[in-house]
Amino acid sequence: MSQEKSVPVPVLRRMPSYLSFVKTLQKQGEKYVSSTRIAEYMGIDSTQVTKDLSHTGITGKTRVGYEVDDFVRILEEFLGFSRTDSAFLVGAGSLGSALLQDKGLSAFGLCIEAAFDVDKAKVGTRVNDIEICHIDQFRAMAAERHVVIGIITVPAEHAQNVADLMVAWGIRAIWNFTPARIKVPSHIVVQNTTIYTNLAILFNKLYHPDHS
Amino acid sequence: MSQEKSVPVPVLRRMPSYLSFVKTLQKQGEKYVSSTRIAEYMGIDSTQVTKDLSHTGITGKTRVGYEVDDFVRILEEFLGFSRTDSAFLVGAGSLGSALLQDKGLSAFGLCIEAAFDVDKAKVGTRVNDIEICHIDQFRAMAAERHVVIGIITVPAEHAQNVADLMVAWGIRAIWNFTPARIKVPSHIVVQNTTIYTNLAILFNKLYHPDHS
DNA sequence: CAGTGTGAAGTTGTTCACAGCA
DNA sequence: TGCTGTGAACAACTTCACACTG
Repeated sequence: MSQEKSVPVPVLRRMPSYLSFVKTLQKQGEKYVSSTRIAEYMGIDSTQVTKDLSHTGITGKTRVGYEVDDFVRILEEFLGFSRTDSAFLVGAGSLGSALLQDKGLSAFGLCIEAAFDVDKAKVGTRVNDIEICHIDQFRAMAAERHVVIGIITVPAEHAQNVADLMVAWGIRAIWNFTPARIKVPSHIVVQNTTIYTNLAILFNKLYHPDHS
Repeated sequence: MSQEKSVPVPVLRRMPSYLSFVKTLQKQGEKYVSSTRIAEYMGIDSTQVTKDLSHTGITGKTRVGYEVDDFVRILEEFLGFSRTDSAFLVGAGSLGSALLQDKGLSAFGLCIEAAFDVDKAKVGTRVNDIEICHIDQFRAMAAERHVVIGIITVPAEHAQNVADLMVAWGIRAIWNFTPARIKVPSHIVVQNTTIYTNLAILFNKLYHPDHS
């Protein structure tokens, strides 16, 4: 059942939490984990967990569950966290700096090689040992390094310009943290991530509660 | 059609982008926007846009579209961005600091009143004019201010402790930025936001492309 | 016509029911 | 009995089709 057809996005959204949970069990020295237990932790149905896991090809022992070490290894592999991809980040503002400082990203297979900004005051400084360069250097630096992912953390109104620059150089995927939607050729992978959407969902649950 | 029943989450995810787009049109002085145009910008079906908007109760003129000013006002109201809620943030690490520095949050109706941390070195300092206090002060400060939302940006292994503290005080909603799932009473609203899930989705699109 | 608005059809994702196993 | 794994029933979301309007 190793995945051939595309994995539903809702499934991919849940998997990192499964992994996070099982990793804590691993640290506590546990050997096995059942879908029932993961489901309880997540507050969802246990069959959903097994269905989700079937996409990864992991196979569990009946009556005991999944082996914790296998689980971690297979999920990290499946989610792409075990390989390491290089990335460039454009926009070293507060969010950009936070990403540069975040130790977690490298653990999840993303290595930010360099950052770019237009602000001359920032150029030349380092954040978490990552050099901040002027945006004009982007093309030259991109050409000499093997980088597949571009991260956009500039203000929304400049997102398209930055995206165009990345596409022109030949990046394969863009992680866009602005609320603006960018237009790129169809072979480029785009992932939009905006925390404000989560704020909207939170407000909705808080102020328009459904009758359940 | 002003909304009575619960709004689907996928709809809420799209709306902030609609709003962002129409606001840029507003700045450019445009008077009307059609669902077709929004759909084109988003890369989705135009009927989906009109269906989504029907939840808000906004009404458009046939043949011309929606009035831009109305659109912005109604969507901000609907998404809860026009009112302002107070929040406390716990965990002034890199992500926490980025949120404290983010000017966008106040524009979207969230005012972070104070931040908390265990690190004595940070206590007493200010980020973006927001005071960082020791976590032991949380109860006392929470009691004297009217705060409904708690933001968790601590390492995953402490998320549950912080959540318990917030619940004990009487917070109504928790915005959890850790990959850990927290257990809280059912009347508490929880919104989980982890950027790593987006990374997993991006990797999947990049390395397990579907056949479309 | 180019647009809104909506019920019906189609698709996708979730939950149920049960077979199989140790 | 407690758990995996899967086909079938169900619910949620999206797309289609079309009535309507200036």
